[in-house]
Amino acid sequence: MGATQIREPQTQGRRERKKAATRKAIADAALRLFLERGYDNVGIREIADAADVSTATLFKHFPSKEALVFDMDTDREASLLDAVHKRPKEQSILAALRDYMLARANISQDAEMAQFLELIRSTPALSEYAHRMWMRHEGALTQAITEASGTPPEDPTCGALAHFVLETAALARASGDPRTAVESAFDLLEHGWNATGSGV
Amino acid sequence: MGATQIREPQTQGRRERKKAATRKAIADAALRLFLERGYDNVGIREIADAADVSTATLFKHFPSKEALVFDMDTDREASLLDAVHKRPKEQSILAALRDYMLARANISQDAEMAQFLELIRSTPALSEYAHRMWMRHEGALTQAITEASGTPPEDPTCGALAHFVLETAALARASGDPRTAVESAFDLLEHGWNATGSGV
DNA sequence: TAAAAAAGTAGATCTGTTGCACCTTTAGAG
DNA sequence: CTCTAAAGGTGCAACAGATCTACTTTTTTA
Repeated sequence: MGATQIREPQTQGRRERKKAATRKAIADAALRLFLERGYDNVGIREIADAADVSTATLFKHFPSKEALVFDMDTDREASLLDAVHKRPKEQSILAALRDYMLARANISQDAEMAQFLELIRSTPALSEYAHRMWMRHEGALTQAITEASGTPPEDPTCGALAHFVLETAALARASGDPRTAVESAFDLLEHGWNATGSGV
Repeated sequence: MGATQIREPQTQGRRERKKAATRKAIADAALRLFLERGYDNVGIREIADAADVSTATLFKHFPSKEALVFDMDTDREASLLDAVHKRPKEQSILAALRDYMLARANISQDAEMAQFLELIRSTPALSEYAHRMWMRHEGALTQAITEASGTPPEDPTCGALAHFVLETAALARASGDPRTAVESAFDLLEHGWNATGSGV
């Protein structure tokens, strides 16, 4: 660990490293304070102070207070589309999406993750923001389903299906038993209400 | 008309009439200004001034700026539930709800109504608020469907169906052709994706 | 007719967010 | 290696929606 060290090929310049550090300092301070005292009881100015930056800087890194909480997971969209495109040959689109949504509903294992999810669940502003972000993938999923199923692009059915599939996340969140909620929703989407026995 | 007039049985006291008048003055001023200059270009203080009240009074009548626009239609929920409960004997629940949603998608006829809807459509804050209000009926619709279909209350399928049915409003709004969008969505809910021909 | 309850007011204040003018650090061209 | 332009950051004022406080007026009702 001497003084001089061979400069390995750096992933980024000093500038970008510092920028990332600032960003992380802000997000970390925000999350810590939110978990300690609750989202609504922490002000922007406090977070900026705790991270030792100005509020102007804070808002250059994050577009809103809600965004402070969602600093990760840049490519959920890619994994969602992969679920459709890279599914096993014999698996149907809906079966693949069902598996994907079920897997999503299961990540509450980790203790840290659990309190993070609880923060979101118990803060309406954060739940709504998360849902809005999630629904942004509607267009991309519609396209993926359209292609994978060979449906003509002007048929609105794929758009409806994509919308409903993404909305199962809301059903899971609202339900006491997310797993069963997702299963029922997908059963409904696959076979239709007319197949549920109650012919009404 | 003369000076003295027999006091007919009044629907409400002077107090409540005045209160209603104030409320109407605020809502009218707000809507007029919003239509003239756009939702985001009109401030709360301006509206209060135009209605000749204080901002404190304004917020005693309406909980938020968005709420100023939605001053009518207190019982959309009742008509929604009626669509299920009072449907013709031989009509299925989903057929009744389909008709209801199709009727909803058609009210753009009136010229005044049209610019009102255009105001909402072109203002994200208002679209989201409207959608949130609309989705508040999810619980009630779930219950109505559960009862009308005789499904056991713990089965989450009815909740999923109610959610999806209400969400067809979002699909209609987003689509260039609301009628067709609603039809496709309901076809999907009735018969399932597996019945759409593409067995994928 | 007195007192309780409701509606309204002015104005300060809080909170998220933006704009402005300015300074400091870094990257890159010459 | 230096000079410059751009990017990151700052401090502060300001804005808009929303809330709070203390106070006045009006209406109801006992």
